[in-house]
Amino acid sequence: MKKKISLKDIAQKVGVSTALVSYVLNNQKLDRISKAVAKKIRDTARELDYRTNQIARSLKTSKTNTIGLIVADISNPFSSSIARLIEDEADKHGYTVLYGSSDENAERSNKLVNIFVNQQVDGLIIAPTEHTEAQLVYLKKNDIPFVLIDRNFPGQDMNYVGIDNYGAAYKLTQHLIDQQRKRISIISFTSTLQNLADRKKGYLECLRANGRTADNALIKEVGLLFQKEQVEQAMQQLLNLPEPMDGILFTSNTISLYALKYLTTVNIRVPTDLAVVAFDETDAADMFYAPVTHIKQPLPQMAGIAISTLMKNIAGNVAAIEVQLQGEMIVRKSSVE
Amino acid sequence: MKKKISLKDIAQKVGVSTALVSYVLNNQKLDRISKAVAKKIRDTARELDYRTNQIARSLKTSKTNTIGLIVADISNPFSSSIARLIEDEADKHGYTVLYGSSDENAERSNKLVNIFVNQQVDGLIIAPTEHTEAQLVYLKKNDIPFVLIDRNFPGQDMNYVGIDNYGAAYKLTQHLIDQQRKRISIISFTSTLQNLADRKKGYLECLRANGRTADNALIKEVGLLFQKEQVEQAMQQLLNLPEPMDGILFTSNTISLYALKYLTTVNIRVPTDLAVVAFDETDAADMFYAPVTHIKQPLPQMAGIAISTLMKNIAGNVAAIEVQLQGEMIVRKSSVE
DNA sequence: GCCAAATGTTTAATCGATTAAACAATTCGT
DNA sequence: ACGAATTGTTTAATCGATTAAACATTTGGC
Repeated sequence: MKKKISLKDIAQKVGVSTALVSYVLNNQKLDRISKAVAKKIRDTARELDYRTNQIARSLKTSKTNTIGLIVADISNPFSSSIARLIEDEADKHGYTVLYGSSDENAERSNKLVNIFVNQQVDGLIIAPTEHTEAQLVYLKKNDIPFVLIDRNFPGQDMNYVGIDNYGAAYKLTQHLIDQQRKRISIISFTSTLQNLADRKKGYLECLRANGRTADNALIKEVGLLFQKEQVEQAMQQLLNLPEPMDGILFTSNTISLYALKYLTTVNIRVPTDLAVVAFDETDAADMFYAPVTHIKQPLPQMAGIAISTLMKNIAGNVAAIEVQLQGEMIVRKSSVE
Repeated sequence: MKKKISLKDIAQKVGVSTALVSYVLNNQKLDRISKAVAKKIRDTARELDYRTNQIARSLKTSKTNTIGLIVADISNPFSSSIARLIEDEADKHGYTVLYGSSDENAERSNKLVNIFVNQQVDGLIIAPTEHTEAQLVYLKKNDIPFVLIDRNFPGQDMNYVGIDNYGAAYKLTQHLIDQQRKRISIISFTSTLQNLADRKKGYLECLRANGRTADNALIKEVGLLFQKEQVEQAMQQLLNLPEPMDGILFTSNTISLYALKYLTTVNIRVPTDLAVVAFDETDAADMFYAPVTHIKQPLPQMAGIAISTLMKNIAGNVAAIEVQLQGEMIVRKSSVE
């Protein structure tokens, strides 16, 4: 490895102290420093191709200008879209992003949190998975700034930005009802995560508000892991019912994906036989022969709020905020005859 | 911010020097240290919830256990898939990944390289964009380990792992010919990047080898930026030809996506009217009513080789390697009647 | 009992940048 | 012309962990 240039090298070459070099290169005390020396320092720095050693600076200033981002799985389009937006927002503030995928696994999430904390990130943005409350409480207790996205733990007084999942599911369900669908099914997640549970709640509440009784045979749940197999099984069971559903709500982009793929293998026409609505916008659901009516989350806004909240928290302690944005329902062919 | 626990705090509490604490917590010289003291140090560390300050350690050891990853756009499924695999591989070696999207923009790429280098990453994995040769030469000159993925600059003696683009395009074209397609079109990139150019070359060479002459009207190019508009325009022009194509090769997942979307808006049936083949595996192309025949890149293998090569380079200087893997052609409905 | 080896722990320099405080050299006001 | 203010630069401590080398104490061999 080639020797790296330090302040000391510049100082020696110019014949001044490292302090002076530091001041000049950081544009500090410029009113006190002679123009000639300043120029010489700058020229020499350029000539030697000096690069600030951020590690050393971070050690001294205890600021790394780095944030940690934990998503469920960066290869999921929801995660990578929000990650990209967060990256751009962070960049505007001079921050670089460290990232990791938790795989919906509390242990792995914990490992990532530890790595990031030891790496001295200035703050974290986390899409939390189940059973990670303790980690978050730990962060809070240690005054490490963080913002939750997509999912949260209510009543814990933590920064959060996401959408109104209850309302979104309600809207989708109502839409199916408005389209004269009689037997409306749902595939949601078995999860202790409030936000995912809210999607089912919105569905149930909407049915009730429309004077319908929920039919348990039409309500399926899958785990966050092994979704493919479970979704296929759920679809199979639903379609084999004596009286199958004529409308269905998928509560995530992955559930949609696997379910739609399954639908292409059986003889069911969307929307004629089955009207489909779902959460999240994806190219795949868009490419389905009947593009899917869905809830579009305001990701750019979410990323913006997440980062600006984090920046405020890094700058100084402020009260936690919980932001719930509204998802927009995009109506497409999959639900309209 | 709550006060962080340092080695010094533990040393004071136990009543020993920081050196001893460091040795114990790093399991060094354990044959020389009394068991009793070691235990006390470990217990105290746990009690105080000590976390190594990686920044300080990195400064001393000049190792950050961090690698920088630059992709074109993390929200593109190709990028995020490989990113995820690289993350996992890096993790196996105890490395954390910093990342950034270059947006096919040399300036932005340069900025990212600078940030990462200043951040003292131990190495870089880069999917380079056009006009970034100088940056890479700079890295090489400064002995900063890096590995190129997906795209390279041949003859520069840089580490690279990607696929045989020429061969892959050749295979796809041959497949169309084997399917009795007479007028085979291509949409490729206008780019100085060798690897993208190779895709067009494979197509041309295959036509020639089959005794056909390339028809310039059937050959379209789009820029890496503003792909959507350009792809739509290209498709429009192709379909408006007096004698349109009956087979087409899309040289990337994004070209496919936009072109397929366009196809759903016009009255062209795949594969009957038009046989489609493409590069890269995506959920979207899979969800198309005629799932798309494509080249599947061995991403896990690529990620594995990229990381293991990088690790070797970080460990010590070794000769650069250029690896070209074979993509696998997955035949689907889009090209077979 | 005495020197050497083994055992246990500390000292102190170092990584590179930051920055308050000290120091030195001019200029200025009266 | 003398002390104060201004201008220009350096000193030195610090961030927290690492580690070679030094030091101190005990054990052991003969």
